[in-house]
Amino acid sequence: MNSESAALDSAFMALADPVRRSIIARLSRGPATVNELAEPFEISKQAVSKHIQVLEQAELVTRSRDAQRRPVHLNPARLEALTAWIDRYRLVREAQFRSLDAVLRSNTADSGDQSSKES
Amino acid sequence: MNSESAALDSAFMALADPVRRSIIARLSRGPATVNELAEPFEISKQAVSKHIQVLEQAELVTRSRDAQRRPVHLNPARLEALTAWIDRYRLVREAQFRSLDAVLRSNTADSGDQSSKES
DNA sequence: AGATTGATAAACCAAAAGGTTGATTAGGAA
DNA sequence: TTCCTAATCAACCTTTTGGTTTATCAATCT
Repeated sequence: MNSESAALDSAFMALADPVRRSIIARLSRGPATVNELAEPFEISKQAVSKHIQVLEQAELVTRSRDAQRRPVHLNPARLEALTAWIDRYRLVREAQFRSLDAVLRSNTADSGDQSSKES
Repeated sequence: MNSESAALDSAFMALADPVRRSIIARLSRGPATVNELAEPFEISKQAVSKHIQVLEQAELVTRSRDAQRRPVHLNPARLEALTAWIDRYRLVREAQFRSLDAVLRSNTADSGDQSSKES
């Protein structure tokens, strides 16, 4: 129960960084080594290594061994856990849309305010 | 291009906290005031107010006004943006699974590298 | 007006995140 | 052995996060 919360903590946190999301994007095209992953970025190789450790601790990636290299692989299962969390609220959101629709059809707005924003 | 990255930064970061995820869960059942949202937690009302500001800056929630109260509402659109990002890799992952299947059937120990794509 | 309620602002603090540089491990090749 | 390459570890620094407490704003009600 609470361990799932910690797993979501680390997974969402891991994705809250453009470098790490970019690493995920790269890995979706196949495994890569730390040096390969570090190449597009201006930060040091050590910094990228830390980012990979963050992703690994969140279990979004796994690692294997090939001589001195430690190739990084995407772990698809964890991404599913995130969509699963978000999907919990998808049905509820659709219900809210239906409620809003009902309100808009049956009633006029009360006070002047910025009721809805679109983006 | 980069503004979407910043939007994903703030949205993923906002969800990387159990209190804020719990607030999202609560709001999926309808709008609530800060006092109502703060009630289940042991932290101060000010701390919850800060959490809501984080969610608001990530545009995961919006606020309206009702006398002294400022009810918080869920903003479904932003959650969709997160699933959209994750879904980018769902198809790729399925392709990887198919590649793996092909490798297992042909039993050739070689890396199935894909052509390059950008995101 | 004054009091009350809901929510925020400001100042501050400890811990964590993200980065650096320098040293070190581990495996393979000369 | 010695050297080279891939990657990590360790120490350190700066900025951000998440929390507190005190004080303040804003709307409503006597």
